[in-house]
Amino acid sequence: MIEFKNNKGIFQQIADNLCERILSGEFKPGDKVPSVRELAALLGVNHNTIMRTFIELQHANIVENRRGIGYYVTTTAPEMIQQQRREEFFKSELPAFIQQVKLLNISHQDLQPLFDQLNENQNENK
Amino acid sequence: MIEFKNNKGIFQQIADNLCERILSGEFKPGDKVPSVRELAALLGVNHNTIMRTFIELQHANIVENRRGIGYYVTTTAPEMIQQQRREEFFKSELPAFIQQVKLLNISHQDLQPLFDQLNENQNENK
Amino acid sequence: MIEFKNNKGIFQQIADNLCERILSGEFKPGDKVPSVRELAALLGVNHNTIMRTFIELQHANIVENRRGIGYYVTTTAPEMIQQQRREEFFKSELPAFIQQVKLLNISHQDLQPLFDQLNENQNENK
Amino acid sequence: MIEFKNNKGIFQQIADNLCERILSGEFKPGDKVPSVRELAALLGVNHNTIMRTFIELQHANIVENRRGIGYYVTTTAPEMIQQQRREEFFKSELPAFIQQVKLLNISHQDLQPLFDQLNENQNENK
DNA sequence: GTGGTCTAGACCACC
DNA sequence: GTGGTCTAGACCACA
Repeated sequence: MIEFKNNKGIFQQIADNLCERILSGEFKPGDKVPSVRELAALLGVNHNTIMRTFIELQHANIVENRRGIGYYVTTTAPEMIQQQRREEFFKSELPAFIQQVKLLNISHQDLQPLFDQLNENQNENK
Repeated sequence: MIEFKNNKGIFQQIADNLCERILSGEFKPGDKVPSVRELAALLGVNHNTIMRTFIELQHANIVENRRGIGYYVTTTAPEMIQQQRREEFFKSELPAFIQQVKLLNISHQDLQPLFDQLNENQNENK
Repeated sequence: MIEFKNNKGIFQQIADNLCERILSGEFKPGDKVPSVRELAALLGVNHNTIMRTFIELQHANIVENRRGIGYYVTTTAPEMIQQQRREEFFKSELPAFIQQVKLLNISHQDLQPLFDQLNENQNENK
Repeated sequence: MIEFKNNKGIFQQIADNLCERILSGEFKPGDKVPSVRELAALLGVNHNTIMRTFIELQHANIVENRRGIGYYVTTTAPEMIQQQRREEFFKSELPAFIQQVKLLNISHQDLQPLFDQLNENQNENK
């Protein structure tokens, strides 16, 4: 069960939850996700809200629709989710972090653990 | 007026708000801050909650107490607030950021704007 | 069992008692101290009073918290207790002693046993 | 009105209170102090307790008895009180202070303010 | 009027 | 089960 918070749209929160479950492997590429009515009843929200969720996920190439049957996880869903999160990261988290670094006058040395992680990432990609 | 959110303690949010107002210059070092019961009434919370706020701020050397008179902003308050925020940054924000960098497999180049800011900080300190 | 006196807060007396028991070795660094509600029941005080005790001890780096598990004696607890007592000494006991010396017009020679002790302390540190 | 505490005898506390009032000038040398019955009624204690107080004060040459009339403050009372307090100081306060200095491993330099006071005392006596 | 402490009891989140 | 927070209300000391 999801507990809905105030600061984000409910449809967005449901989408995030589905993405989480896809990344965790609960729904694999090719799997059918629960139907609109099913989810609406389970979460106690209007079915239009679920539709909005699926439309967003479809735009992001995370689910695809088979007319009259239901929504299915795309084969590229995990990568698409990852990519979307990267976009979110560059659009909002990174600027916020930079803002903090600026305000607190953080120095190069202070971020050593961050650089260690970056180097690890780079080695993985080799 | 402060809108109390769910994720942080009310007493903490009030403390944060007071720190903000000290940094903004609304309360200057040496100023008396509103009395415990005054704040409690104004914010519609229990006086014990305000006490908890002041105990925390006192431990952080941001306010000091004159018994029977009230709480006063310390001369070092702005620096102490800055210092506390740095601690918070290294204890919580930085690790969360590193976690994201790891999960999203962010590379060195992706963080160019961050490095630009770091270099600016360094130049200011010269 | 602690007998609560009038001049100090109960929460402070409980804190002092715990420090005593840490110094005596009853609670060693890394040990778990009794839970908030256990202590409250044992001492017949409200659990909020024990919480206040632990908040103070935590600020003094004498215990640390593991959420949902309990409070644990820090590895540095004995030194922190010693250090805190020194602070207390300089803040309150020494001024009171000086006040007495002044009122009673005590002379240099009268304090010979004190100087002997000071010299012993100095030799230990060599 | 005196509030009786638990750790000292009541007669002692009454004696301390009378000494305080003599030092403060409320009762001057040669003055008559309130009668046994009067004090007993005022303080709500047994007159034997007051008698015990006066016997102690008489032993200390702070009051003297004129048979059938009452107790009077001696001409030397202030000095005697001062002297008694010095005795108390050397018997109990100084040893306790030395004990603390030992436990906390206080150094010579730490007590600078004390030495300053001692030098002041010495100059007054010149 | 100021702060300070304590209680009783509720409700939450985490494990 | 653990800690953590908040409320309502009482009572105290100090000024």
